[in-house]
Amino acid sequence: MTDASRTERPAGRRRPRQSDIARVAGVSQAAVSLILRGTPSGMALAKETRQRVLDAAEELGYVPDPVATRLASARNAMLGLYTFSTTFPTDVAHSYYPILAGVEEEAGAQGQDLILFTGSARAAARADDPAAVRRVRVADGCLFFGRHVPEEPIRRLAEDGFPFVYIGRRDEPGIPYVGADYVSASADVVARLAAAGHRELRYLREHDQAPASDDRQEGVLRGARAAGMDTAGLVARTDGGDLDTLLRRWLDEGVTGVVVEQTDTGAALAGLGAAVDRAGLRCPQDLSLAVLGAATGTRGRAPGGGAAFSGFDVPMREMGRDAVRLLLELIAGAPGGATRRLLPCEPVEGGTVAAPRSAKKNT
Amino acid sequence: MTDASRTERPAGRRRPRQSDIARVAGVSQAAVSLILRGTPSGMALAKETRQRVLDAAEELGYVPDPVATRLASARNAMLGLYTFSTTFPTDVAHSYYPILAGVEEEAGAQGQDLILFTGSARAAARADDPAAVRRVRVADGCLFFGRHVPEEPIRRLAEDGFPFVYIGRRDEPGIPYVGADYVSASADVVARLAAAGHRELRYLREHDQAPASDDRQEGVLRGARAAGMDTAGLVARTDGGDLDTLLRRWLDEGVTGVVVEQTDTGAALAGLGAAVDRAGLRCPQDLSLAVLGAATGTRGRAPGGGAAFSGFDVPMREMGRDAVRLLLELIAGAPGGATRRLLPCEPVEGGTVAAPRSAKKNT
DNA sequence: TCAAGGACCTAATACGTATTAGTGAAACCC
DNA sequence: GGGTTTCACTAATACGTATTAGGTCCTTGA
Repeated sequence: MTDASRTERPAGRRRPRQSDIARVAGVSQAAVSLILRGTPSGMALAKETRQRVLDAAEELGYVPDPVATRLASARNAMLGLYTFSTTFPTDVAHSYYPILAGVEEEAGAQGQDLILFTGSARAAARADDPAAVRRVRVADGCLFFGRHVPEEPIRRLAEDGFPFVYIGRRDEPGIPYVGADYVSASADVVARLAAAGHRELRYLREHDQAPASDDRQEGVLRGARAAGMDTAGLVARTDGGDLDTLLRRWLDEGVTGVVVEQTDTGAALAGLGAAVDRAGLRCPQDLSLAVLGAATGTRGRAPGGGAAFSGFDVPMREMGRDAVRLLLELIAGAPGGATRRLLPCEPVEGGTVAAPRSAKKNT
Repeated sequence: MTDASRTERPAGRRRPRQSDIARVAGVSQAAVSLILRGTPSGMALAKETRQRVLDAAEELGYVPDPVATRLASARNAMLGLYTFSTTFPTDVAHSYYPILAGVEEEAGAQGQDLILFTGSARAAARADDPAAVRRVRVADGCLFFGRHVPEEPIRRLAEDGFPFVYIGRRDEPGIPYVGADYVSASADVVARLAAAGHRELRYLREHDQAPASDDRQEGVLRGARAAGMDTAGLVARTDGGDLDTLLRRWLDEGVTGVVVEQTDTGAALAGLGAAVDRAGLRCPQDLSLAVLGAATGTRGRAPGGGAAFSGFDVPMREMGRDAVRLLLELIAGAPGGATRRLLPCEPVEGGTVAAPRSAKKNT
């Protein structure tokens, strides 16, 4: 029996399929499928038949072909991750990393595999073909991720009812996302500076345009107004010329605290930190420094000292996890909560904020 | 026309398939397939027809279903990555990371997407089901990665002719891999120690069993023999008891240099480093220390000082890239070179190896 | 005018599994 | 003993694409 069925295989060593089992066990392919899947109707079959099938499967070394399985059933237990940039950045300490870790962790816990669409993304970029984003349809749903994102192809996806979730807040209405509540967290940072006695602050943001940056700025302004500060001239951008000059001017203006945003590039913080160093200043003795959104533990020490930055942490890992959960809910067709979520940021005490040296009266 | 076909879609918002295009363009499904694939026979069709089909595909937002594609033929433009552990490790500085970066980089450059099989892997682990490795068949080929790997299911894949590549050397004959030449690199490290005047060395390896560890040991022994050293008692394992005691004994025995292997856990190096610190020793003044295989730039400073470890770097990024290249060759059916490759490791001068303090004569 | 040949396309089928509708036979009921 | 259930399966089809073997019509040449 064994030898017979073995030698029956073509020389090409085809892997056994259900129809092979069916032939050996003397039943139909459908019966094999039912029995092997252990469905109710499969369990209802005669015990004796079941055993014959199971034995045959064992003997032939049958393993279901996942491709055919996925074709026949609708789902494939795969979630897409489309990043609009390299998923594994060259810089190991890259601030995006914890998000990816969270995504993978939760996906793994839910038994979902992950498709990284870097290949498609690169091809799309090369060919300048926005339609290539459609390839994400191979997955059951997709996460989008990155500060700058082509909107048009994604609108198409939304129209088609394809489930997806952004990581990071989006302005476009109706698009599901999981982001961080930068507004509240940033306002809170300013409030803490005000509480420490600072009346003259400046905010330095990256020069690009992204919701995450806009939110921080919004929060800073809100916090400043709440503390009764003048918001005119509060905001500066990294493209506003030489940072050394800027810093000197601020000091002349009586500035005692600076708030900086921290993003994926880290340009603003790095630039300012260097300028502070060059000016021979120390934090928080000479100047208080708060950072909006450093990823937990991944970056930085303050200039002129080993203290951790004061500010807040972005809950990146949790964002990744929650995005996966939301996506799975959307795929199942039953979002359990809001489809647009903002997670709270953890305040970080740090060591770069203190009372201003000369508690001068404000103008 | 546009509106007609849009409203023509069922409420369920099915994704468009070739038969939809065929209906819109007034041709057969087969013609659609031929034209979209750009096969010779597809190109032979009338220009006018081709254009109609292409337009319809564009308008409907068609994307081929990779699962169906794979079932019908054998290509996906998707490569699997099966890691036997978390793909994104919690430890950001994890030594595997550069490999993943290399894999992603090359895959992206080749227009291939990446499937991370963590979900399946975890599910398989939970269910204790070794056959679940078969799920990797949804991809065109797969990279396997991790020190300890279930061999049986992978042998089955090999039997079935499924293309895959190990990252890391394997003992099993016939299995394609891309690894690092630890033997030569380790022998070279010992040679450099010998050239610096060391005659009495010890080698500390992890207590587990893995090809990568075996290779380093082999290289150390080879290097020691080449330098005319006694190899008896040269090798110690981390499970050989208390490292403080061990270190003291070594010093008593006149040991002037220690070689340590660095793996994913980093246990051996971390443990020894701590012991050296506790003993109040400094490298290289009191003891020369060489490390076999730190990943470039990701880890470590020597104990009692800021110097980089002497030893060699594992070309992880390049391993990842080369593994992708090899896998694509295997998928194409034409391996351009050897299917078992060892990449050279870059020697690192570092600052933890110097001439022994007391250049004592050897026994 | 008929056959040959080419241009253009279609019918049919394969890939391997899931699932539903249904079929034949036996058992049971009054 | 006619009807209804229940049992134990099977036939048929869907899933979406690839591929091969033609089929139809038109042109061309003799």
